[in-house]
Amino acid sequence: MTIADRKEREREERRMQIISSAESLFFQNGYDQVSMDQIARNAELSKGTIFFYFKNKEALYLTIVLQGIRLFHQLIDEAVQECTGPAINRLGALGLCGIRFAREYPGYRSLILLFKSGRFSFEDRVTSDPEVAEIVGHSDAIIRSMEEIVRSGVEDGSVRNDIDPVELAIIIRMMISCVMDKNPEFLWSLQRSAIDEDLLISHYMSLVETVIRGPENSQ
Amino acid sequence: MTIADRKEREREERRMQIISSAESLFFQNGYDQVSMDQIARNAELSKGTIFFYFKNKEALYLTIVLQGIRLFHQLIDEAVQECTGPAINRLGALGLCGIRFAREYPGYRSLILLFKSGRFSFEDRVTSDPEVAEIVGHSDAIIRSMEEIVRSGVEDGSVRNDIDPVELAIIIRMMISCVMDKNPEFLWSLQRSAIDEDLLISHYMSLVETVIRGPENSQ
Amino acid sequence: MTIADRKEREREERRMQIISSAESLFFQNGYDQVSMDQIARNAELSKGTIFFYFKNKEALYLTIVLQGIRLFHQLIDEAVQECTGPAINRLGALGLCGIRFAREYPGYRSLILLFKSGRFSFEDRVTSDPEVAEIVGHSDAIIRSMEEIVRSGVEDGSVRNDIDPVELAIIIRMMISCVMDKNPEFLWSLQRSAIDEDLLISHYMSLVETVIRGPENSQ
Amino acid sequence: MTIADRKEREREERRMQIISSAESLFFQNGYDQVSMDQIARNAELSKGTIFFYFKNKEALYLTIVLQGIRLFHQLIDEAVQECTGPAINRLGALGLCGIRFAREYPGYRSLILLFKSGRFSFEDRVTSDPEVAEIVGHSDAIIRSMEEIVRSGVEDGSVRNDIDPVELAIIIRMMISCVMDKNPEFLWSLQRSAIDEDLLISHYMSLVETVIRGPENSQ
DNA sequence: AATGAATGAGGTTTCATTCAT
DNA sequence: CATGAATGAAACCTCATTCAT
Repeated sequence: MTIADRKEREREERRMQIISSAESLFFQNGYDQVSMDQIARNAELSKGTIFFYFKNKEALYLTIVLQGIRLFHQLIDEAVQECTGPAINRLGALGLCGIRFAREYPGYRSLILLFKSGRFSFEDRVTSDPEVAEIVGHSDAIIRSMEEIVRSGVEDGSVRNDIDPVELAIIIRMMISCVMDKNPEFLWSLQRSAIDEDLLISHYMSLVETVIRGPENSQ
Repeated sequence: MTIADRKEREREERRMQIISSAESLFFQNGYDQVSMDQIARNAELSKGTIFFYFKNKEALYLTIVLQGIRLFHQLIDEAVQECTGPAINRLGALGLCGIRFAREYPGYRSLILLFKSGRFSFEDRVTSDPEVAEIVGHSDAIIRSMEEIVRSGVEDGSVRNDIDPVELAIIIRMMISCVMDKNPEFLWSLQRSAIDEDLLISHYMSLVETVIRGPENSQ
Repeated sequence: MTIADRKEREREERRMQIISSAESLFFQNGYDQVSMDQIARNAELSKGTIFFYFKNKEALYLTIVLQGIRLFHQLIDEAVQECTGPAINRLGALGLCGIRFAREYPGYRSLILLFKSGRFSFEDRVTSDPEVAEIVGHSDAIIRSMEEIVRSGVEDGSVRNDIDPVELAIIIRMMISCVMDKNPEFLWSLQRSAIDEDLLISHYMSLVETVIRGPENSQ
Repeated sequence: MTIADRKEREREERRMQIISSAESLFFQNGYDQVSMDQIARNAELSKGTIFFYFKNKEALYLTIVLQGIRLFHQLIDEAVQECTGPAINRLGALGLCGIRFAREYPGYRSLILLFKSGRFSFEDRVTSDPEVAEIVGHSDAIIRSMEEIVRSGVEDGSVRNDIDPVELAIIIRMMISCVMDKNPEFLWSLQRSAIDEDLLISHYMSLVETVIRGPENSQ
């Protein structure tokens, strides 16, 4: 089946070609500001071909978001698994991982936020569309994984036990997400005050750790 | 000059008619998903009239953002001024105010975020366009006001003094903004875990307070 | 009737205000590139007022063209009447007058050319619309006056008699009109060759004079 | 590659279809008075198709102007090259050629005049836009060619030598251009006087020839 | 007389999508 | 499979003109 194999391989290559072309454009200009024409030109393919591989602009977008969230999930899993010691260390690793992801892949971050913003109406398709389902699934898995870690943290004593683990997980995620979403205004503030971003983040994270440990464990 | 007055009033009414028409559409569908045609139809006016009152779709948008941020600033000022006791109380009031704003006016919140997202290029017009200038001005004023409160908190002992006030102000803003930005995913988590949003937020805020007080002042 | 007089005077002033406002804009940007809005703003009057005084943009335009051609005709008449000596002198004066008009009032010149270009369809209105009629009348009068001069030039021997006077008048008008219409390309040529415009024109006119005199009279 | 050839041919046909559709409309009503809608309808294509082939109304216009001036240049070159005898004959041929062009292609003539009128701002694009560059190039080439002919005419004695060749070239071009630009008024004069246009032009041209020859060579 | 708000047709342009080849 | 020409709806915006006051 060498011929079929090659065809298959070529097809996959075309797909990736399109995806990476769209990615770079979406990353730079944002979903709405990119036309299928630009994507086609950037991929050195015809517009028809784009529509052969992706039935929609939206489908292409979804594929990219899926790719992004897969990567995000994988990075988190790796970071968590590499972690030893008390559970709180894993929470720290997870947080850092999120922040690093947002910094290293700001494009993915934005597209994922767009997905969650309600700009499209994906709620109805969570069950019907497998791609949407997987995206939501990854998101879910990450949250559940956090809950799990919090629970074991409570057990090993590294995480406070005076707050419901599920609630605490949500709180932690919120505290981390705001570092990930630092907007232009935030960057302005830094510039104006001549504060180093990395230093600020590390201060921030240690404050979050204090919160996670709880009043008794602090110190 | 009753006649001129009435004209003036009518003109203002039309303006508001247009603005509120655009607002409701922007709030529901987002800036890019709303056309001037829809706005006109929704306002029961002709397209020409819309362009008579606002030279641009962008100008209309800016007016709404300005309205939103004016409201935000005013609410914050009121909340802060009504506050008595140590400075930290004012920070708490400010935080709650932000959260309430985001909950009560999610549409304004989104449009303001869009403004800050760099989707338009307003940087060049901060000085030339008075509307842009005012928007940025409000944002600035709020941040500086926070810094001020932090400083007086350090003085009256209600705020920790082991972190640079400016940095602490930024950190507080970050911690609050993530409550304001709670996205659909966040709401999902709550629903799934049957956690009460209000309760969560109040827990969250008290944790933030702990952070602000610092290790020595806690409890 | 002082009140009525004043009113009448004011009305006339308003008219002139509008006309001169429109003139300067038409002169600078061309008929199609100027909007009634601009004219109103430039005249410091409301758009409604403009339409009160002129039922149309076209009507306003016609009034200006009429003003221009009246001036042109008058200048020519004066120049011709001031002339003494043989008839050919009057032809020279007339030509110089046209060239001076085109140089001093290039705006009028352009608007008059637009009128003659067929951009509007005034042919049908030559009899019905008195303004159109007068414009065409002035044009006609100038031509006939040229024919008349040529005829008397033939009589006094200053103009060649081997060409039908009417034909010669047309020819002279053509030769002069091309100096009046000097287009950008022409100006480029001058610049490129560092030729003085005035000198060129005076050379040109003396050549035209040679033509008018005819082979026998040359010298 | 018959298939690719046919596609190419079809594409070219469509282009020509659009161009000729636009041409006839521009010729009849003038650039500003023609909408892309009309062009599309006239070409029996959708508006989108027009914009697929020409990114702009202006681009479409430029293409037509280019076509016109190419034709003009070519006709002139042919006429000049076919000419034998003294250089002045070539000037005559060139002049006749210009007059014939203006009579046979009055639409092109008008569009070219519009180009030179400064209605658009092409000065900035003379170097950057190849189409603008070529248009200007043809114009230039024609003028230089006239200068060249005048110079050789001076050498072979068929052209007067008492006027600077460059200046004389400009003068000749002016004298010819006014025959080309004969406006409605001119045509009226002819009609009124029952003068035959062709006869007039031939008289005119022989007068111009007299001018070119100079006082000594005349007759 | 003067105003200026309101209109709506019409302008150019963009773009996701389809489809014959 | 891949192409790219063709589409047409819809976007933003302009402008001459009208009309109630």
